Amino acid sequence: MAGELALPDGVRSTTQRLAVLRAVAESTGSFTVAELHDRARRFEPRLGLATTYRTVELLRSTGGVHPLLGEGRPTYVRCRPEHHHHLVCTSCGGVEETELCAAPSESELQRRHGFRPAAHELDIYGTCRRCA
Amino acid sequence: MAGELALPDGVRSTTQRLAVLRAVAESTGSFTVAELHDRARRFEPRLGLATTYRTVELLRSTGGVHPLLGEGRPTYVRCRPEHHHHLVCTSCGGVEETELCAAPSESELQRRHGFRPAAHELDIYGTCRRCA
DNA sequence: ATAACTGCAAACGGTTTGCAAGTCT
DNA sequence: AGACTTGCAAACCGTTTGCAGTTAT
Repeated sequence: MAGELALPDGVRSTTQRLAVLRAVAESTGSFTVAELHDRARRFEPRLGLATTYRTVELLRSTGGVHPLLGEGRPTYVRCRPEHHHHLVCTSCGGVEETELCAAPSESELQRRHGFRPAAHELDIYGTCRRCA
Repeated sequence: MAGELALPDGVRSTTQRLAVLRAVAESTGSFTVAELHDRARRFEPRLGLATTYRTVELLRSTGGVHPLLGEGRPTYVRCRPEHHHHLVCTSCGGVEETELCAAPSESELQRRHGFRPAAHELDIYGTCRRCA
């Protein structure tokens, strides 16, 4: 599968970045940068917070993580390269991915609004199976 | 039409809050709190920035404004109570509303994910008519 | 060898908060 | 009158940045 969670081309592979990568890879829900930093430190205790910020930005630029619309502090979720959307549980904070999608078609957006869509973001908020 | 842009019940109607309300009402696209503050000051020059923050939070709690997924600083858009989504122009920053929506059905989410949706958020990014 | 990367700590900037004064009901 | 609201300015806190030392290539 092309495009699995990885660093952008041309950047160096360091233990710090790999630690952040592992922490993202094992994440099951949404996380803040600080939380990610804490978890990544289990792999690389000397990891600095600034480096975590810098790495998150790297991953965001390649689509490896994705910012969520948050009430409070900015949160992220791991983001697989396939097209998908997020099911955000408002009870436990967990995030599932789903490939279900039915966004308005490009032709309809063109016809109705003269708008040419490039990307879209669908987050569904509700209650997950466990919290039901 | 019930639920036009308004303050929550029980809070006092002050010139400051009305000024912020007017600034939101006349907004045509996305805005940051600081921008909103500048515009609201045209109606109430003595308006403090902290009050603008407090009022935006009030409006957010009632759905009168809606935070957008931003790269940079947090931005908001005015949000009418009817169901709708946003067409965000990545060129000029303008935001249109659209009633076009085709989110996954509740039954399909239940069946496939055991997820009970309460709300969803669809923002479409692309190029608007004028910027095309 | 050398350009990229990191940790540290300071700087930054947006947001929140405490409080005394003012205002709506 | 009394509770709510405001402006101000300080405090707060998440994020960014400069820089000297370190590391991947």
